[in-house]
Amino acid sequence: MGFKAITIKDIARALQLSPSTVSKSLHNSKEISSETRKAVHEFAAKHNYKPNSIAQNLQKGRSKCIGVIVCHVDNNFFSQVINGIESVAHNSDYHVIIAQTHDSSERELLNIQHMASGTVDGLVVSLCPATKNIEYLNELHQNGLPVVLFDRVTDNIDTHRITADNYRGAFEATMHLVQQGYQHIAHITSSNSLSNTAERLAGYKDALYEAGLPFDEELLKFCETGGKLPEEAQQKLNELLQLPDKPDAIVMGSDRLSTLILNQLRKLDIAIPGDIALTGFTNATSAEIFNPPLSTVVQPASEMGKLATEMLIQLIEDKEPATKFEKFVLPTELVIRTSSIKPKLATIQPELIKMPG
Amino acid sequence: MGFKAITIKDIARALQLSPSTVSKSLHNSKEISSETRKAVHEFAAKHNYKPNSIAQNLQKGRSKCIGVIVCHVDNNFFSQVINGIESVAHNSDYHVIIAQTHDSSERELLNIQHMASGTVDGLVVSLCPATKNIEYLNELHQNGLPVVLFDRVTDNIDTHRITADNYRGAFEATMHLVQQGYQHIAHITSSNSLSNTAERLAGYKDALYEAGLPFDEELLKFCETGGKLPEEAQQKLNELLQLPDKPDAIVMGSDRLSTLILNQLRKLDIAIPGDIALTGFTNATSAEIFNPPLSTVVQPASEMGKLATEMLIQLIEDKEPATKFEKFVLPTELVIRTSSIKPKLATIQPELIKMPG
DNA sequence: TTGTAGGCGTTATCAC
DNA sequence: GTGATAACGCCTACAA
Repeated sequence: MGFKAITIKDIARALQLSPSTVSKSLHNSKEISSETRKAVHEFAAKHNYKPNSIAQNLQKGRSKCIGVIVCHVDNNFFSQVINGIESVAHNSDYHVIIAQTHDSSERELLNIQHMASGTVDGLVVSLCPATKNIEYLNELHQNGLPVVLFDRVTDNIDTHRITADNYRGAFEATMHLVQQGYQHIAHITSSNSLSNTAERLAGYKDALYEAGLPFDEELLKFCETGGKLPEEAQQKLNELLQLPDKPDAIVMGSDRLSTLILNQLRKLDIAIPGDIALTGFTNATSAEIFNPPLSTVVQPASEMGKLATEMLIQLIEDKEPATKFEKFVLPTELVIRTSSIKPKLATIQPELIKMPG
Repeated sequence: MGFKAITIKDIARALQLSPSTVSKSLHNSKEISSETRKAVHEFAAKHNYKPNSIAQNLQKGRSKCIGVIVCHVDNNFFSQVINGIESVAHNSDYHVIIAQTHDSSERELLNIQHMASGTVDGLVVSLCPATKNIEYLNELHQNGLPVVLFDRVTDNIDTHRITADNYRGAFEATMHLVQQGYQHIAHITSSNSLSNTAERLAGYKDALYEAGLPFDEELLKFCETGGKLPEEAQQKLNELLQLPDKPDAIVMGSDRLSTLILNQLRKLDIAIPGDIALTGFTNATSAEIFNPPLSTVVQPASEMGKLATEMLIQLIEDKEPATKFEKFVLPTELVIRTSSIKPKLATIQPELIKMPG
């Protein structure tokens, strides 16, 4: 192939001018006579001239491009975050370039290094669960590459962090179940190496504590693959169901697991919330039409993306390197639907209970 | 700010060599003595040298970057497509840069023009419904910018087109409802200016024809905003429900509308499939846990993204400009669940019917 | 084996 | 008012 766009030089040649005169004309420099300027603009418009942004970037030493690192894009939460990122970036005339890690630390490393090599002016990153050593990222950051972490963050890099209030989200979900009268509340969650998993777990534990309920290790299940392997989630659920003292409710700690477990419970013909009540931790927009409608902790995904991008652009465009970084914690929302409401009358089929609202 | 990465010049200076010697060493040119080569590699590794890709791109006249234009990323179908695009691109060492049009033709124009100005080597595009004049895209394409269209395509640009078999998908969904015994089947779909809307409509009509059922104009509803405005969909549904001869089934023609209408039917306490049967046209992975489990036409989203990207990269890397373009139509899959199954016994609550499988 | 020079497209500086 | 020059970082003839 070879897509050849028209350049300043072409215009210069055609109009018998020097490239610099053309450049200045295009930038409406008042050094240039209005006739020349007009001629240049007309010619440029006629031949649909567009400045080559690669050359501009090289010259300016920046790319007007933001890199986004996430595990997957086909996931409610992340695609909503990306939506937020894109909207803010677009308003500030930045491009968004996306790479998926597929939860592999190697791909994470590769993607970040590639992006850092001049491709982007800064990074918005949600870390892999598997990633142990993020020294390379830290080093890039220390060397001046603006980085903002979100969702899956770490304390090992001193930069802005944007997270949902995972603690509060899990706390409220658990407390809600307690208030509904559930006593034996399990927690199925993601890999315990994730920052947000730990926060959600703490919220769950503290709610139990505050309610005077014991924390039972057996009611806590980590899914290392976070739902990538459905069998893992199924097995953890089975372990819970085989306990002599089965749970009467489950607080989910991850997006993908929420739908997975709901599906599995239904396949096992376990009534929700009759046999087991459930709260999800998902941004699925269709939770309302699940069977049963799923109570869920919703993260302010789009806002997280927006804020992360605003902070990043600020870092990029600030003259002096930032030294003070902030930790933003955005409120989650507990949306209560049928799946977590205690049935008042045992004879009514749970599925037939009217939805609130 | 100012993130300064190490350059070839830095290495040259440090090692008392010329930049070209360093460059050749890094490329393992055998012109260079192995000692020098080794020294350069060591120094580069130690200081974490990465070639500046902007400079490389300028020099090579390409960007190793693919532009993707879609209306929204927070949408099952498109995020699955992007997943496919990203996987193929990554394997061929291309970046993916994404822009959303939000169904605005102006943003579409802006994004495409920006991307075409050296930022990307080629485009994967799903067009806006609103877009009337795509001459500018056609011109870019004529000038040699590789473009592959998918999902929402047009005949006005002679290039590769990747679509799902929209006709067959709608045909099968309609025929399935007919076979279940439904006689009065409505069709709620997107803007009729979309290519895939027309194809789905044709499939719906042909199935009716083949089944010997009349096509009733009143049972056909277009939602111009395609579900962006829920009120529009609600109103169209209401119009159907107020007909003297109400439909007993609805074939949905769009992703977002599928969940919207399902939700609305439930809010109106209309039993599915008891009062009205429903087939969706959605890639929602959670359709299985909807209430009721939603029968749906599923598009091979990821495959579409993969194929589009393979074709695009081929166009980009081919020496001579392509002249012969293909129209790929990938098969859809009709997944049958409760929402479209004719209840055998009128006394059984439709929600309690066992799912198949 | 190494170094020099020119160019990719743009822009900023300085000279005319 | 216009043009020449150098630079951004890299690559690659070609020269030494």
